[in-house]
Amino acid sequence: MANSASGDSVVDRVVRVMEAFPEGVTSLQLSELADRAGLPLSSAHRLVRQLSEHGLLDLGAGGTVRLGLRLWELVNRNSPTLALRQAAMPFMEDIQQVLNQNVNLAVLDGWEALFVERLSRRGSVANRARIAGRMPVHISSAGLALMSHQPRELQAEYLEQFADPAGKVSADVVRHFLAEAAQQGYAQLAGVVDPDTWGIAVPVIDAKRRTVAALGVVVPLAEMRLQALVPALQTAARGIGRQLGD
Amino acid sequence: MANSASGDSVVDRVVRVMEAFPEGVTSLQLSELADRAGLPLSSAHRLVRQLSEHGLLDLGAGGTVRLGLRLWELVNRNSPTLALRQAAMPFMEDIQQVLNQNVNLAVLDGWEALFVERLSRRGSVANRARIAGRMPVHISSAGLALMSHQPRELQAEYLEQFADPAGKVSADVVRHFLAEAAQQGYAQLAGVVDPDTWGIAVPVIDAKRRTVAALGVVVPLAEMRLQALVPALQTAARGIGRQLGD
DNA sequence: ACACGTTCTACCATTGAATGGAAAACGACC
DNA sequence: GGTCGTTTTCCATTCAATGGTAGAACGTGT
Repeated sequence: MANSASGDSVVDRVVRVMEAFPEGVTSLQLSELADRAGLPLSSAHRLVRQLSEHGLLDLGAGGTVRLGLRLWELVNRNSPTLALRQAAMPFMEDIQQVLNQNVNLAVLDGWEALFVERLSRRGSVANRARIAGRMPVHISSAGLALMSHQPRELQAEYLEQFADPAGKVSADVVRHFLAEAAQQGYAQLAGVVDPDTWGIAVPVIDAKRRTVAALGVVVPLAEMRLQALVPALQTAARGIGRQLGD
Repeated sequence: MANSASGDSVVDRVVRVMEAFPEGVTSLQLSELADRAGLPLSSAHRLVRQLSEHGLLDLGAGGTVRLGLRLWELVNRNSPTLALRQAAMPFMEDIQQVLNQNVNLAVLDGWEALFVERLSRRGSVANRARIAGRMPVHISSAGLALMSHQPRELQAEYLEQFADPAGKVSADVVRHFLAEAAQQGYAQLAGVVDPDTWGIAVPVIDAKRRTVAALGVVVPLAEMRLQALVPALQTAARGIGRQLGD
């Protein structure tokens, strides 16, 4: 028994502690946290105390552990998507005003689209919950728009390892979707999340011609009018791209 | 030379690395990061690599370090202010619709108000930059609203240590402001950030009668109409508070 | 009020993981 | 192609991290 019987470094453990919170859960009991992180209670306790001394975690009375305000602050001030979101916001508002639909912005992370910003339809209550949500590439228009504009090798690698857990889609179908999206300049997908909605997304391409994001809308099936939506999205996406120097 | 010549723990160093990014800076050179974090280059390199393997940081080609998408995701999904922001959003939208002013939501952290959510005036471009911004208690209406409703001991402790770096405000003046805010149920402050604007904020009180946030607006001096603003804010703040169970 | 179960906190001898200087690779710019 | 400022790898040294154990603080039911 010495430094880590389990053979993991301190950094590993810090990460495991921070990742131990299930989605949407903001507060955890110390013992449960130790359990979830797979750490001995005393080790978890020590780590949590250290982290909370720096404000990355918040160790309340009675062993209640939360993420620290300081961590939230730090991440929101220096977020890797900060420039993207700032550049995109005005254009997303334009789309929202003109089309009055749910607008969202996603980036590619692994084989998933990660939603980094979102505006709701006017009138409907703003739903922040879905921000920081993920969708597999092959069942989101944003994911398809992003992947269809990635370098050949990455697409090949993606298709190589592709497997649909639900078993409803084959790699060939996805290949077809990607080819179509690449050729058309936009991706569309009907009723995957909600059977009554369409998703349409276009790539956002920065000054260095890299596809850094996807701008999309989700519209009720009844209001689907590609001719109106796609040009608006493409125009906005170009506007965003122009602002992105890197 | 062994574990930390400088006498700090691994956790200390991890925190220093994450905090090394200056406000608004999303990307840092490895050597500069090492410098800012006060770490030997090889140690910084090792830490950054370990953290980036877990996605908390992102170590790009050429030693470019950013915060990781995964960290952003994690914090946004499990943020300690998640429930607060979700509860507040609809009411903040109402305020925005009815008053058409900049609306903001802040919590108390140390002796500062930390802004956790914000909606801009309709028409003006959404300014996300100020989210995660801080203002000292004594020069923000939100800060005064928050502090004026804290327990006696905390207020005493605050006034005890109070010192205005700018030297323009004395502890007695702040005491007066706090008393006034406590009695009136709202705090107002003219032209501190911008000389032509007023800030007005009211406390948000949860089901357990704790003051957990401040809801405020920033209005141009010309449009200042307390009679209209305060009741609207108070109504919204009560609505938010009612949703907060903890 | 008491006893029990649960969860948090503190302690401390043991030891292997963390450390950082030095040198090798890299890349950019004259 | 040589020089300088990086990043990256290597590896012997050693002290910080570890976690079992014990006790304190809750909370809960009887």
